[in-house]
Amino acid sequence: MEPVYSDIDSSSCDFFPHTDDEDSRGSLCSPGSSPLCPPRSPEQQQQQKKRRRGRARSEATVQVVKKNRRLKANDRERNRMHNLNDALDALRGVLPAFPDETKLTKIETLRFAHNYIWALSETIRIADLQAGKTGDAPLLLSPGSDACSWSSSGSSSSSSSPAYCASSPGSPAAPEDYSYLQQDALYGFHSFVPGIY
DNA sequence: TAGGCCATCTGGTCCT
DNA sequence: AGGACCAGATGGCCTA
Repeated sequence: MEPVYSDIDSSSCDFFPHTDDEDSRGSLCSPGSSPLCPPRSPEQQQQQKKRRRGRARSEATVQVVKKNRRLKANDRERNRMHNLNDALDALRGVLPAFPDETKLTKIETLRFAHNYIWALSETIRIADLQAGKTGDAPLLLSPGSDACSWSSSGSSSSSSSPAYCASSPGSPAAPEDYSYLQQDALYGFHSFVPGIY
């Protein structure tokens, strides 16, 4: 989406308020109305006018500088958010995809990733336990491995867990795996990870 | 039409 | 001083 600067000066934007130098000064300092604003001679008033014009220019310049700085900051912020979204897209890319190609929202992506990492960690832990029992080398996660069997029963794990198991990040989960990728699995993570939800 | 999600703007704060 | 980061506000788009 292209940046839109046309609304910078919209009525909703009060960052660059209208500063009518003459008006504001007039309201604050009407001649004779205050000891701070004594009546002036015509010469003095002419000089004051010149000073006013000069000051008005410098204030206008300040406003322009401020506006430029704001626009630059907006641009940086836009780029920063784009980078953040790129990172989120990359994260979506390594997560198992849903069958209907529904794009995960930002919060779903983060929760799913958290969940997914937990699941992989559990898989490795259980594989190590099994390897310890049999004396075999540690069983690493592989697609279709029985290391995922804990996820469907939910009883082979010592800790409460999200009821799903996914295959390796680089490849989409098998269709049957999606049955575990229910909303409860994605959103129920808060039950065992305080503060995540 | 209400609610969710998102992009953008904005001003404040912290850091270099 | 300027940039990065953050959170609040706002408006647009989409869907149930």
